[in-house]
Amino acid sequence: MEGRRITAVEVRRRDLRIPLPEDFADALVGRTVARLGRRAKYLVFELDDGTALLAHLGMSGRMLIDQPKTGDSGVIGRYAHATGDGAAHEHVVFEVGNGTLIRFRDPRRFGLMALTRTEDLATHKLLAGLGPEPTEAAFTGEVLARALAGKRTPIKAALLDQRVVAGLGNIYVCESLFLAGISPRRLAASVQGKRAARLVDAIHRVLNEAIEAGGSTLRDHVAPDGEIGYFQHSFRVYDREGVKCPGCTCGGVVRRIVQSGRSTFFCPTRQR
DNA sequence: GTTAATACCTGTTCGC
DNA sequence: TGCGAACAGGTATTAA
Repeated sequence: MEGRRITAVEVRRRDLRIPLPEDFADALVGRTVARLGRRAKYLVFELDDGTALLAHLGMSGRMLIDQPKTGDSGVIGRYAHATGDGAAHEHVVFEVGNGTLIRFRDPRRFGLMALTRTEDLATHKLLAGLGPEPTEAAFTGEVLARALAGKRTPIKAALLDQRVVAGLGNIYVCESLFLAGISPRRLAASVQGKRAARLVDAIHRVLNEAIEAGGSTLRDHVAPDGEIGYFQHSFRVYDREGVKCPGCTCGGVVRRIVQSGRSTFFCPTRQR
């Protein structure tokens, strides 16, 4: 993607979670992608003129890369629509040279795209205030413990708060708390010291396993083109209500409760 | 200031 | 078979 020039942009609907501006396509066409990065759950495309494109996939969003056999450009109008039944939810299509298309597909439209300046990324309202990246070495037990100190909310809710740690979703929080043996109902402020270190280790392990497996795809997100992740086959507790505490001799059974309107799966015996 | 609840959206699943 | 309700997710907004 880096080094690719954006030769065309087709906006099919602007009313994503944040409406796309009128000049969205004009701001991108002709620009070259200087750097492709990520911050929390956002993809960050830095362009050669100082423009930055932020993209969030929400829960059902995907970026599909489509490399047609023909090598010509100007292909969007000719066959970008002829790509199966998921195309109805392709809200933005980018052409990046040689006829390669990048399709932003998001059936539930929880995703978003936004334009800003590269020098303003750190202070952009979507990125400012985000907590540390859980995959980076700087994310230690001490750092997490400090972020949780004084928080009078369940640890489950605290980990979903992107200001505490950036990039964890409901599934990975459930899995991490299970591995760490920490109850999702425990007061966040009480996760300190060795307990916080154990939780950081668990988060690292869960994320690494998920990345190696190619990510997760929920049962109701499976797309007809078959490009799905496989981490869901490795869920220990998520969506496993009623099964015996996995890989454990505690004798407990996975339970489902609702916290902050979200499902939490955990073993009440193992997780304290 | 902090925490909790709600709205947004739509495909899938479940129960009647 | 067909219908409606419930559910799933992340985050901004509103309420407490």
